[in-house]
Amino acid sequence: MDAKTLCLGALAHGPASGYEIRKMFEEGAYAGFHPIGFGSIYPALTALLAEGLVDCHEEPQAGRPDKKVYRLTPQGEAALVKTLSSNQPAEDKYKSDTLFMLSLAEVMDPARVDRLLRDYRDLKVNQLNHMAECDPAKMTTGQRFIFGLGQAVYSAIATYIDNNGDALIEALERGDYHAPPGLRGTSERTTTVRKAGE
Amino acid sequence: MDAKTLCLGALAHGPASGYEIRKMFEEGAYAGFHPIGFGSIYPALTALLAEGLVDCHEEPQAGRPDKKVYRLTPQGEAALVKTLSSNQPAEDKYKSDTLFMLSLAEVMDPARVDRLLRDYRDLKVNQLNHMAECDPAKMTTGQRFIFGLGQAVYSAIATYIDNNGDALIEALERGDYHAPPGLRGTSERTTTVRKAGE
DNA sequence: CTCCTCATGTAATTAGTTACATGATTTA
DNA sequence: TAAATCATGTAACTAATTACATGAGGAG
Repeated sequence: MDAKTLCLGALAHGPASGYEIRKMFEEGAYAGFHPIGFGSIYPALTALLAEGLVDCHEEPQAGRPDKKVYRLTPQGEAALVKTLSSNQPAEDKYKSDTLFMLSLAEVMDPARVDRLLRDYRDLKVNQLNHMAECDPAKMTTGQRFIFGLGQAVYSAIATYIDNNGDALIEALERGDYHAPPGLRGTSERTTTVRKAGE
Repeated sequence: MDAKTLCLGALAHGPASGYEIRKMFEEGAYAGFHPIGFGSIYPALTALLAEGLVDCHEEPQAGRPDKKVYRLTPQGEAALVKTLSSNQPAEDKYKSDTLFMLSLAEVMDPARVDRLLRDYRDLKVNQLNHMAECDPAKMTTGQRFIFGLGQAVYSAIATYIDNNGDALIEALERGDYHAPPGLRGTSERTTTVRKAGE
């Protein structure tokens, strides 16, 4: 989904500045499931303005740049509705460095794996705590639905780590595991516990 | 995480061709949590070969290009171990067009939302069914751990939709919702049910 | 007879990220 | 006094995606 459509969608919830749109994607209604930065938002907003899909009025502010508040035009609304009604969504894309690293747990020091795992769990729990402070009554029906889905996913991850994390670390510490067959132990892995019987 | 490290990690599970590495990321051990295509893999493998982190032997094949089987060199193993041990992982990035669209459910026809929701659920259930056919005994300990985490996440999504999807569609059909305030009904939304009392 | 799998690779396009540039106010 | 928040925007760089180019064999 391109930055322009994302901005259009954000503006459907009311007029906003580029700065505010980014906050929505970072901690607000869209938190977590569609990252987008300034470098994408500002050019998108400029393009949208040139196409007449949004309008903009500047609010002068003391000591900082004018706040540019963008708002959907009727054409912008139509474009959003059309995109949502006819475009088939691309498949979800999930990128996780942590999970990739964890899948190679045997290659790392168990203490390192433990750290990675704890940090990952804490991140998800923090997200959950942050979400608990949001008031679903202030959301639209659609937002509330995906908000609940996000909570379900984060809880599932935290619970899974709580239930299975210790067993992973213990297996690693005991050296009781299948090592990846592509590694033949020729590198300087001074901290890696070897499998019993090697 | 760059394509080179991803390839190094894949090769830790044994020698493989570019084609096979892609399969691992698409349906194998790394399925779902780190998409990567040919356009990233082949150049990465070429660079890795030039750096001496992998070696390669060509297997001639009838009627198709020679299969180039890459394998980690001791330097490649060392590079992988170093990256995994010292690099701090980037935050997870999740991009979901479907979830973004669903958050604007009020802007769409309820039948369209229903379709989107069903397709999304089916995709996750299919993933789950596909995963059920994999044998965890053939995986390394790390792979098995993240495999289980993936299952937990997909189940959580499917269950959430099973439990809450119908209520969303019904609310939409009844017109019983908070519409996004940025939309003022000026576009040609012929199919959208209006909120009672408007 | 068409589509999918196998199999590699380059080139062009597109998009996203990061760094730079500026600067006042508030909070710790 | 350092860091975070508010506030915008451009330029450079990096990376990913898509299309192109080739082609046999097997399944439906």
